[in-house]
Amino acid sequence: MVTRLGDEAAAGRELAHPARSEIRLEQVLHALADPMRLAVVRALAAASEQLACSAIELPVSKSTSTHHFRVLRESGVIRQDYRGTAKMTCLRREDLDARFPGLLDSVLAAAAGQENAGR
Amino acid sequence: MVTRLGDEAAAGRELAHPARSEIRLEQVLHALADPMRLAVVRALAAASEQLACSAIELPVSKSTSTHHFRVLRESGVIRQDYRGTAKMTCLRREDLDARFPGLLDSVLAAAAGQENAGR
DNA sequence: GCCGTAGTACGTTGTCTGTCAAACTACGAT
DNA sequence: ATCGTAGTTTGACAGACAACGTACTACGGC
Repeated sequence: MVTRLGDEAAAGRELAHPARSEIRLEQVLHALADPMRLAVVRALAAASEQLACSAIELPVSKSTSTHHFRVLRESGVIRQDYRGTAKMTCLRREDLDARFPGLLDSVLAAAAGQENAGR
Repeated sequence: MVTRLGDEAAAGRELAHPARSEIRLEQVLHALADPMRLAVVRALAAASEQLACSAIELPVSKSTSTHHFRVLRESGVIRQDYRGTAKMTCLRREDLDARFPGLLDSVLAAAAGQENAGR
């Protein structure tokens, strides 16, 4: 059957992101509460660059990865856009810092501290 | 049938709390991600005193309240102990600040900001 | 001793979440 | 045009979660 394209593609498949003022604290906390997603956020924070999805090794299947990236995007934690065949991902640092000052940094520090200090 | 008591009561029913070093970031974030529990934490932070469970009005049944308080306690966010017929509850500020510096404050500030600023 | 109040435990129900496999779409290179 | 690579979509499934009602336990006062 036909390509079923044309919905909103045309210029290259835009992805929906919440506006800065639409970001909800509960959703951000929920997004960060999953170990897999927290690992993604830590990797993005460490890189401070745009990364392809595939650049972040997750021990799960592709479809599960897609799911986690979607949760992060819809909660406003990351931004994604297509760049050719790859999908580039970056943290929405500015937006998060503006809306919830200090939150992201303290979570990242906490994650790092917890891992190093161990028990 | 018999009282079935005596397990660990005797001195007045102690409750299990995780040690400071046992507190896990993911569990804390998960505990705070629920609107009901976040409201409890905000109330406790505002009071900066011990409160009885019943002093925090939640629009849910008693058993659901018990559930939320247990999640908060088992994740290390609050401390509870019996005082006669009431169960007193307080935030574990020191422990949280020591383990995850700045986290609690930024979450509380974010919650307050989100509520005031609205959309 | 008996009752009321405060909270717990248990069993249930409906929803959400994390995971996967398999089939599919889109883009770039050959 | 064909192929491989990157990621999506769908459907399924098990486990977790929030909420409830009811029955229960514990403590303090009458």
